[in-house]
Amino acid sequence: MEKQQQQQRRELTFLHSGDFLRRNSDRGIENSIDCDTTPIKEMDFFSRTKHSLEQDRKNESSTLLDSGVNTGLNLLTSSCGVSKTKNDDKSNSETSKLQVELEKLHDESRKLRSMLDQISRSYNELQGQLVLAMQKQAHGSPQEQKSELNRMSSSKMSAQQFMDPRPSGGLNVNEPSVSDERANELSVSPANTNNEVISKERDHPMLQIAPCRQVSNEDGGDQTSQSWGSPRSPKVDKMKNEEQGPDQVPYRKARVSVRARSEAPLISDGCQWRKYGQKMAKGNPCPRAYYRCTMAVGCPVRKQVQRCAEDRTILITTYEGNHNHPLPPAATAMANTTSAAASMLLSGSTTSKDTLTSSGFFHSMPYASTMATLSASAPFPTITLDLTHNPNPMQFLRAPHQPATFPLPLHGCPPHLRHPMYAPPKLPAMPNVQLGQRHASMVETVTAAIASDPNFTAALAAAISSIIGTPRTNEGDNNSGGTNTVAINGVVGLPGSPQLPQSCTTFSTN
DNA sequence: CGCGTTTGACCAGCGC
DNA sequence: GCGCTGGTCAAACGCG
Repeated sequence: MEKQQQQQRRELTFLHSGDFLRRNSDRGIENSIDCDTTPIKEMDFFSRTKHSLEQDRKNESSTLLDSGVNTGLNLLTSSCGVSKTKNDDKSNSETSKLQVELEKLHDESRKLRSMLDQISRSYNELQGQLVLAMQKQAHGSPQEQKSELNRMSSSKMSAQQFMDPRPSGGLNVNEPSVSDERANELSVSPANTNNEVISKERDHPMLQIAPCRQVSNEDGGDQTSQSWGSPRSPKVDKMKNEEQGPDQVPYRKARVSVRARSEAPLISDGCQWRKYGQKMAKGNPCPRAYYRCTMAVGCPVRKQVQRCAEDRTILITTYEGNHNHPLPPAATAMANTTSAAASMLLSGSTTSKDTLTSSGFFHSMPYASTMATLSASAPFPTITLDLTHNPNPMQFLRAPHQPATFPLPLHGCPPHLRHPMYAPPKLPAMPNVQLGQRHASMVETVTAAIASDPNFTAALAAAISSIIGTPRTNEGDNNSGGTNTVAINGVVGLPGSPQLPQSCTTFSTN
């Protein structure tokens, strides 16, 4: 356990240092010769591939050759009357077969390396475009900003596509009004040039973050199906999981939860909701209300609203599902932004929650404010955005151009939304915005914060990477039953995904 | 009268 | 198998 924590801290440090990209991209060129000098003992797949394969080949060859002097074998062959030369031929042919096989593996590892290199380059390009765009935005006219915003949102789309485990194109097919717009954006997106590469990468088993099945047809196409815990849904999900076959990761839904101080019984998030139930939840004197989106017939998005038991001024809103309809402007920004966070969570959700929630993982972080939590507790992984805490203001005093530390698309998300670093006087420190005040800018603020805080993204990335890098274990081994939460410094998400089966909507206050 | 809310019943999953 | 809990349904009700 302690060892695991140490390993995770190392990973975090490594990711945070920005070495991740550099090393991987360098490795593609230099064939990873410097592994001995590495201060951090991270797993170097390709390095191992090269060196170990050769080593393995030698070992195997020697083993095979040694097999020729295996006394037991010799005794047997002599006693059976089989000639030794025949046996040697056999082992020789086996050796050559193995060598051929090793050659193939070698080629494969080379291909993988080049693919990784390509991804790294694409990511770097994208990041460069982001920085440029943000700089332009900081100095540009409103119109320029707007066009930049469009451009950036298309970049973000690319990023989302990269993250989005579902087949590309699936999401908008049933949503003409939005898809057309997005298609246009994509067509002019500079980042779109990466899409082809990205989609190719996604096909690769190593790079497939979460090969979730495209279930969201039910969001757009089959609108009658229920999401999130409907009495029918478990069966449906189960059936679908069975259909996926053993290779496919079971589909899981992510939730995005928002904690905010509000006297109002409900936060208005730009969508229309209809209450369909209310229930007393265990351990909370306040009832939990259930709402579903009524902006479109059959929209599968639901939300739960409940007051915090400890502090009843805190309103907890939990979203799940994708809108299958265009969102009003007030709802789109946050929806897009948070879909990234939620999809990232989904991507990581395919692996053990134990890894995600290893205690103390993020506690080594020097920033204390808990702005967001990842909760992988069953049945759904949840990202919680806590807008009730004071953030550490130092978070926003760091250099804006810190190198990205992990090639995850969260970086690609919403820098167009007035990065705090570029417009400091206008913006509050962070989501410490009191509800009811300047809620129009809050969406932007939160969004910008998500994008701007490299520490948060690094932390989240590290969390996800640790999940992805860890084989799935039996769920509930270490954290059975409890709420497993990892504190992350920064903000993750708000509900929001017009595309992904996990979250939705924007967030503002009444 | 139409629409949204309320509320008790029902169902499924899960733990013991 | 039973009870608990979370989530949803749908009839009853209220309001404009």
